[in-house]
Amino acid sequence: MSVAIENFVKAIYNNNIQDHHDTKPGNIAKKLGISNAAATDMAKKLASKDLLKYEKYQALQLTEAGTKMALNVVRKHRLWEAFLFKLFDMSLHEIHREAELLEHETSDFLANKISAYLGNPKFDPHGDPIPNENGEITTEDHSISLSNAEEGKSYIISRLMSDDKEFFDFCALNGLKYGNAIVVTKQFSKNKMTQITINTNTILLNEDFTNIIYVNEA
Amino acid sequence: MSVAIENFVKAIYNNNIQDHHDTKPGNIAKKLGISNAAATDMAKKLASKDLLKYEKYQALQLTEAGTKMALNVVRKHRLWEAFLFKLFDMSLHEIHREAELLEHETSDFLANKISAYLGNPKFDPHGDPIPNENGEITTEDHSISLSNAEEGKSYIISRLMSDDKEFFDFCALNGLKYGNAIVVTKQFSKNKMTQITINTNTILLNEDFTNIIYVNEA
DNA sequence: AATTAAATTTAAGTATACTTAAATATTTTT
DNA sequence: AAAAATATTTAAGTATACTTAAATTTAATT
Repeated sequence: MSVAIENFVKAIYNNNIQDHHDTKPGNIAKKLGISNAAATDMAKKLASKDLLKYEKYQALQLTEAGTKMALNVVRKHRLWEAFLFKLFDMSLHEIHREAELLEHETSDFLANKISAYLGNPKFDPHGDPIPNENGEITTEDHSISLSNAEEGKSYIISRLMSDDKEFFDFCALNGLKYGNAIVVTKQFSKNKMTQITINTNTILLNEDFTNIIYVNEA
Repeated sequence: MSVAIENFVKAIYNNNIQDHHDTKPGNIAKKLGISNAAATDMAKKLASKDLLKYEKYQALQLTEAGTKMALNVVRKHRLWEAFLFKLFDMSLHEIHREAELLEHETSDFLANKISAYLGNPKFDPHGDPIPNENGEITTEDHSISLSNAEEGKSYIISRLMSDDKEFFDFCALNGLKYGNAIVVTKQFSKNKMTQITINTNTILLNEDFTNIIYVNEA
């Protein structure tokens, strides 16, 4: 299957499973930087290959085969991120950028070698779970977004769900890192802002950030 | 530049520099598994991009820009081979197969990381020189093919120039490995066969093999 | 040197993955 | 509920990288 197809099913997977958006061609088009028309065309094509269900004007839904393909690509992406992060001195943004390319040219054979070398890790450096060889995510995720965290409680950062350089730069600058401890000192629910404390520093985060930073209770 | 273009200039480079063949579209077509017509089309296209010189019915010649592109791809290929060989338990054939895909999706940035991690090696596991960041091969190569080796002399294997699984299987089985010592016990020049001794074993090699096994005097 | 064989080139056509522009349907707003 | 805004789809067209078949040129053989 082509890079275009792999990226298409991956985008649907991420949109559906991760972002819980409603997955119409337009959303995918925006994510992939292609026209809506191209996304509709591709959706029809993939429906004919039984990778997704397509009905005019309705949301796209991956079939079992489509989900499996998406998870296979996601697995390779996250394994590369974990591998590059461990071996080289690369930032979260850099590992994402490289993984985005390598994921499509990685055989299952090589992916398994990388996984074994790393001791079959369950999470990548963003805290995202790494599917196993069969495309299964066995780790249960009880983490919640910072926007839903409770005032006064302590948490451990479990996921940084983004691919934006500026966000990662901000995180690096402020010690927002997978595994680090924070305290939610105030929830400004009306303004959708969250105040947290990390290493004696107090930071006020807006909705854009609290929606993509996930945490577990400490 | 596309994968097709990168593979095209790489094929010319290997044919020209390594195999010393006369590089007409047909040779390249055979290497790449495409039709002669496709190779002619591509040659014209790359000429318009100043990557090579094309004149009807004449041999193709890479320009400086074309050579640089080829060496950049070759660098990434050989770095991946060295890297995968060192880190994972993979055969010469397997590292070649994976490098063939990864080479096109590897940024210069990542190539430099891999190179630095390995201590900027000068050779890959086949004994092929790894071009530096500027596309230069600075190591002088005085090695000769086994077909030109002298009877009675001792040699060290310096290059195994192939991408054929069967050849590598044969090499692995018989201890023919980069860096290993051999003795040329007999040259059957009429039949273009060479007899060598390696680890007390005596092997008779035909022309196909003696042309792609390179050695240095011990 | 003429004939034959082989390689190269041209021409016409295909699949993939896009594009823009126009038509149509859906959603949102009033 | 109608109008306006937004999204989706259809239609037509493009670039890339191929294909096969026929024409042409070069190289090899006799």
